[in-house]
Amino acid sequence: MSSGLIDKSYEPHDVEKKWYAIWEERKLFAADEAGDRKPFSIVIPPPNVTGVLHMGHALNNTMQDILCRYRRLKGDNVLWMPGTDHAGIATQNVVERKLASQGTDRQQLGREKFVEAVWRWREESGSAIINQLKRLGASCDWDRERFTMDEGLSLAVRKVFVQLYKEGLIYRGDYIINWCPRCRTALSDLEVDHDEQEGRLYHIRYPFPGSTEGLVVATTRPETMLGDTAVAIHPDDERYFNIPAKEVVLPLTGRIIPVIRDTYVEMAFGTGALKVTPAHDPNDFQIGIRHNLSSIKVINDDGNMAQEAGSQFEGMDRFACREAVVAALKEQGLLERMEQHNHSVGNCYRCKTVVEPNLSKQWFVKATPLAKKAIAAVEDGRTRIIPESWTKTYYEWMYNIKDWCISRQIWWGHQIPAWTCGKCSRLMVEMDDPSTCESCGSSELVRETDVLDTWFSSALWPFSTMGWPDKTPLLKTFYPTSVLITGFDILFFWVARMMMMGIHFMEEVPFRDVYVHALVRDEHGKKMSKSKGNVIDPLEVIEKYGTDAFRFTLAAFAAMGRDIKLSEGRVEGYRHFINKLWNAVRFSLMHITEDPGAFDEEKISLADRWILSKNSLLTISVAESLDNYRFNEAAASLYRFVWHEFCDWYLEAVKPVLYGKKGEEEKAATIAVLWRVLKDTTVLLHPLIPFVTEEIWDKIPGTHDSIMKADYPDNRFEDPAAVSVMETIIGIITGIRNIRGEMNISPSRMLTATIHSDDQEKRELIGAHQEMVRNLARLESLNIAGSGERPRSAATSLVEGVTIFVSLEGVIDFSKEEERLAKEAGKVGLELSTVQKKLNNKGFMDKAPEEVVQKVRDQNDQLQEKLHKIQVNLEKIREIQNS
RNA sequence: GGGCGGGUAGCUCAGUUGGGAGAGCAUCGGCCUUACAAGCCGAGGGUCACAGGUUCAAGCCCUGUUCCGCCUACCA
Repeated sequence: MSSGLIDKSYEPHDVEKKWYAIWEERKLFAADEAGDRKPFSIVIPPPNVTGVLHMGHALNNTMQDILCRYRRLKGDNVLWMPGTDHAGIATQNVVERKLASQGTDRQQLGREKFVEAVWRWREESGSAIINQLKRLGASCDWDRERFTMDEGLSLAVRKVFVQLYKEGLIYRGDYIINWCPRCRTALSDLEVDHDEQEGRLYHIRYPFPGSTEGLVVATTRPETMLGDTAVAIHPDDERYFNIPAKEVVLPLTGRIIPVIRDTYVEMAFGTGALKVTPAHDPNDFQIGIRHNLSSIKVINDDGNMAQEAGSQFEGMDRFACREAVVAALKEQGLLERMEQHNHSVGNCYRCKTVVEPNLSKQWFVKATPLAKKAIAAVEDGRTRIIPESWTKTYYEWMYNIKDWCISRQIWWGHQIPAWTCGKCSRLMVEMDDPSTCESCGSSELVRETDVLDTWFSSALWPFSTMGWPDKTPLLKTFYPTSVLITGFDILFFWVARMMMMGIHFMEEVPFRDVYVHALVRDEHGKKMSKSKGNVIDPLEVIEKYGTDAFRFTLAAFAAMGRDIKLSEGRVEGYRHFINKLWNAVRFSLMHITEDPGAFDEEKISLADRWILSKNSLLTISVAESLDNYRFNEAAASLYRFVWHEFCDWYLEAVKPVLYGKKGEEEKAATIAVLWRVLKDTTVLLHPLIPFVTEEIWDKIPGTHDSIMKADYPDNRFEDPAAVSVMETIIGIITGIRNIRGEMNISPSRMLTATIHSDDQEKRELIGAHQEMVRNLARLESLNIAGSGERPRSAATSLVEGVTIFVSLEGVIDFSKEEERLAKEAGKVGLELSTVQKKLNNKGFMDKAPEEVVQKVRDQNDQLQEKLHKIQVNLEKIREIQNS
């Protein structure tokens, strides 16, 4: 495999498969749990076990992998903790659908059997996403893979629940919560998606007892009126100062309900009279508490009307009931009017069913005290949120945090460790299952059937995965983690809660940095969704273009704080880059046939010095970019270096040397430099494109072991003088090519050029490297002289104070050259005028810093000289044309 | 209602102490130059959304306007 004859184009499939297997087998991803090297740790945002890899995962995990691989090269002891989330509702839904297709359901199965079925399902398909992460190249420490429902994590969950309960930070009570009638469970506020929808605002008259007059209320959900227990008006509302009664008759039920006064009511909205339904509206619930109102539940947990709604409506679907109530009111002449009204409707984030606010007994986390500490941690910089703009969002949410409803009425999840005594109703929350009531000694204990919100266990992820509550070496070495890489969509769901739990239970923040990345969208900036059909499957992309091309694309577009618009075309573009790299290596390895050892600095050429300097700068800039989560910058500078510096200039410049035209000694020196640069660059590229770089590494003579074990290059080589000379040479070559291109002269036609410069040192330097100019500009001869005789018919170009004449006897088109020079003169003239405007500006001359003024002066001199020369050349061309 | 981000070349976007407007793709012209046609060489193209302000100097800082996107909120 180490032969120089490698394939003409890079074929990713086998290479990826081969290396990933080797990496895994050799345990190159393993963290050293007690090592004394500098630790670097990341916990993976655990994907749902039900999940399949989507673009969000791909981006998120590519970034993590880049950092982990980079840190390993830097010599850090890296832990990338992998795992999956049990995703309560989502997973339960998946398995229920499966059961439905088999003609059964969970009720028929019973709780125990159902949970078993979920576990079985998890065994069968739970590793799908893990394998997909491997396709992506993720270098997680797979031997440590965790699952939120496994034994250790379940113990952590229980410990946290019990402790929070005993500390009074978890409580149970009857409150209004978001209820999904389809999932039949409570949801936290975050799990409700709000959708702006067109609806109707119904104005309904509630008559005073024994009168046809009454108060007119406005509502968007008329069916809830059946559960009204009051009408509220603002105490300052003059319209209602002199109402004839303190009560009204609730239509359709005949119930007499009080008229109350509460400042919550918005006078300007509707009629200023608000119907109050404490059992089905969170605000009304609060009003109910303030005024001691009773609550009447008229909608059952299945979304159908309850007995309390009245026999006329009982059993009806809530939306059908809405129509029925409206019809009945119309009939009785109590519907005053109906208007179009846009309002936001809450939907279940898992199944999109309209959420019903519902009164029920649930468990809650008292969030405020926990949030306080989490706010402080960011305020005093123990945790940094990057980009910083997200800190405001974080604070905003934390300051206004509401208690967190954590109980779910499903079966798949961590069952709440609470027992109620059947005799004395005593509630017990314990680490060990109790057998008798601690109060009355009865053994009639009934366990709470609810399970915990999935996010409750995810909130513990950074320490539960490391073995907490035990004091493990892993925790000691790797907690707090170095950075969390996550999408902003779970900033509240997950990040905020990990902050709260981490600080409370570990007395230390869960991560030093939180890097919040954007979303991957389609090429038009639309969110990818199955219903829109604009989803790009990362696995298909990998299949088609290779993992490395895909990863490089993601990195290249991952500018901080900005969404990534992705299309296949972009990935294709970066596949070209991978292929370019591949071919550059292929070419290089035709000449590097064995380990050449260190280069002899005395013997290396200008191009060698230049590329070594550029490579050295690259090493620094890539490190700086990655240290600051600027993935796109790292990708861009690598891309530019490989393609435009290494391939376009260096390889082209050293070809004659490599072909032996300069003698063996110089050839050996250049090969040694080429080898060094190739090795260093491959290492620099590795975090972004791990597979192809490992394959390349394997083929470079003199490399041992995996590239994952290589050291990040730190041998500096800086030669600014060489860089500057090389830039002049490049300028001259470009100038000649420019003329060739503009004049449409075929590359196959060799040209003659003359270079004039008054600077003797410059002439000597150019002279010393004239061969490079001749080769790359395709010249048959090159003359270098002071500004003496100019060639008779020539096109001219000006570069850094030197004039280039390209003799074009027989090929030149003089009118074209005149046009070209005139255009150039125009351009330079324009630049000159803006520079001169500055120099004529007294304010600028007085106040701008000396170095800036000097820079502008130099510019002015150069531009003036340039313009002058262009004009001279123009005159010459005109003379020739006229002669 | 509140908050955040964005408006820079035809497209997608970089542009981090304010000091010569950039890249990739696309377009146009020329090339099978012995690593790569998934390539090479060259060219054209921008009132940096709009209006003010600060400054010697603004794509960048401040104010306002406008358009787009997202998050968030208890006006039924």
